Amino acid sequence: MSSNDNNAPNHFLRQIIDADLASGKHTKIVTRFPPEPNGYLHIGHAKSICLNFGLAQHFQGECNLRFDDTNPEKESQEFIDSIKEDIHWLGFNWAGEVRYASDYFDQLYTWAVELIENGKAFVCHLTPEQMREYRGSLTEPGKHSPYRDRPVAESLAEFEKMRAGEYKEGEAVLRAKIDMASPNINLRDPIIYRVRHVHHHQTGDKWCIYPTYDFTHGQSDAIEGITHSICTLEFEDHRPLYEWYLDNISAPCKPRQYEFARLNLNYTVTSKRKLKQLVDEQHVNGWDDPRMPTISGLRRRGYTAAALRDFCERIGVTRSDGVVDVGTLEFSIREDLDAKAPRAMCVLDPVKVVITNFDADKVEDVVLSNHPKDESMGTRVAPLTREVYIEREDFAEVAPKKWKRMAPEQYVRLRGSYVVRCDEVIKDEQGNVVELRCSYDPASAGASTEYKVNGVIHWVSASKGVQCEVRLYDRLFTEADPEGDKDKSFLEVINPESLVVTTTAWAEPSLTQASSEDRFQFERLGYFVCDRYDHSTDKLVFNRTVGLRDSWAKIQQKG
RNA sequence: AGGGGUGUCGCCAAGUGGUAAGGCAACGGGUUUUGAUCCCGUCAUUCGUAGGUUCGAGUCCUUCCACCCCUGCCA
Repeated sequence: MSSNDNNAPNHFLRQIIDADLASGKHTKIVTRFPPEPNGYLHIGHAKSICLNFGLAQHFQGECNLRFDDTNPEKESQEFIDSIKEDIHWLGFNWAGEVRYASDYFDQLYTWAVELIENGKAFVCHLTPEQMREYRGSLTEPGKHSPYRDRPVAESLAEFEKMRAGEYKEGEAVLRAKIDMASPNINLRDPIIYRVRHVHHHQTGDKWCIYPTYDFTHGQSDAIEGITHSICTLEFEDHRPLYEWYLDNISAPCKPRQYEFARLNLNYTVTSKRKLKQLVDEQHVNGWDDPRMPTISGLRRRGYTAAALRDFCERIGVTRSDGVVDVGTLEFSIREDLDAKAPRAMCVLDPVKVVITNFDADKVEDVVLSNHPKDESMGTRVAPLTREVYIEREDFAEVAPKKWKRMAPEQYVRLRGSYVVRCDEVIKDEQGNVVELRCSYDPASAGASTEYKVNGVIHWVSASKGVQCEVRLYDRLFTEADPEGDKDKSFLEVINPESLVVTTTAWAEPSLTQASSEDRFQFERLGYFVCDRYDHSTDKLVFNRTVGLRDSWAKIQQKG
């Protein structure tokens, strides 16, 4: 799967596991990927998936998929299904059945009772506002809840009442008795269970109290025998609590938590809240909109799983925050597609070319190789006819310096075919070029010429080609850091041209054979994929994954 | 003096006391019937800062600075 696994850098987690295996602390490692099913997976999750599943693969261990489903009102089956699909699509398989933290609710309840019985937890009736006041601040210690020293039997009874549904939400919580003066706020008598009168997507109406993340995660890891529990940096302050719970209940084993820096990508947002907002407010067309950094969005955009895995390997795993340039992601997909995508020709903004010395009813089969370096990808036929379309921007009435395309009286080669010369430019009343009249050199096919040929341009037969829809995607935001301006919402820097659709593009006829999710390089333009849902033989729909590197654009910029 | 982290090229990132890997980007040049790909070359006398230890410091000690995370009955 990750074929270049051996080239992967030996980051700190690999070193830790190496040492744990060498010392005999573990004989086999078990990791887990623990998403909450409250949204779609994004590129940041891909990093975590590649890390957790990749580590398991590398060390011949196992990786579980466990849904962290302790907050049912925000979660749903739709998200569970999409997450499972995305992980498989990325190329990974979890060990055994899918797990749910909710599978462990009975055990968690028992452990909560155990804590109460040992005088280490109590039921508290402070209101949320009071709770905040009692918690203190970053610089001041908190103070004890008046319920903190109630008798064990009383807390036991109250906890049972919570479970039985005798309290409304907010009226009672179970709290651990740790240290209200701790500089680590997570240790100031944290909440273990809260009342939630909501239906749970897995457990139905069995429970009306739900454990918090902190009381669930470490214990779930222990139940599953996770050896290395890997999470992101913001959970570092939770590690003492993770360990406190494991130390104060009868846990079957004691997993260790390790943190790494989450992925940040410029020109994109990866907060679930913001992605949800983009979807809910319809700034994009759903979670899998090709402009979304979700795994399903990237997939629909035309990214391959291999490219995503390669990207995750390239960026490394460390504990320092950083922002990765999207250019790195684009490099990964270009590299993969350059090798794998068959070439084809498509004209996005057509202008008609009439080859005046080419017979009107003649159709010449031009054989083109599907890949310039990989003969195994075979050849295809593109019909050449008297009238063809070329890209409007491949013609200039007045050729700028270094111009390598069509211009009056200049020679240019039609890719894979003849050299043509532009003899006449026909315009409408507004001065727009509507037709170019050219003549071709019958001796120029597959041969060099004695005269100077400007360059090579792509073309599509006007009579044999097919009209198609092309969706030109660009980055969703115009700012490298969409969240960087405190006075400006990220919504204000959405790129108005992040999606430009054309329905008047012309594709070479071989493209009618293409199926959903087939990828191509449209020569001289970029990489395109047949839309996963909207493409059909009757209506070709291509999404631009990424453009080709464009050195001409750079030359132009420099003037 | 609240606690916890992090600082190595424009961006990622190796480096684990012996004299700064690699990738992306950028910039030159070559090949090319894709201004693509590919190939060649250039790109940190210096590792946030200031001191100190040492024959020798990005690596050890101290100072200061910058940035990130933490006051949900979210995860």
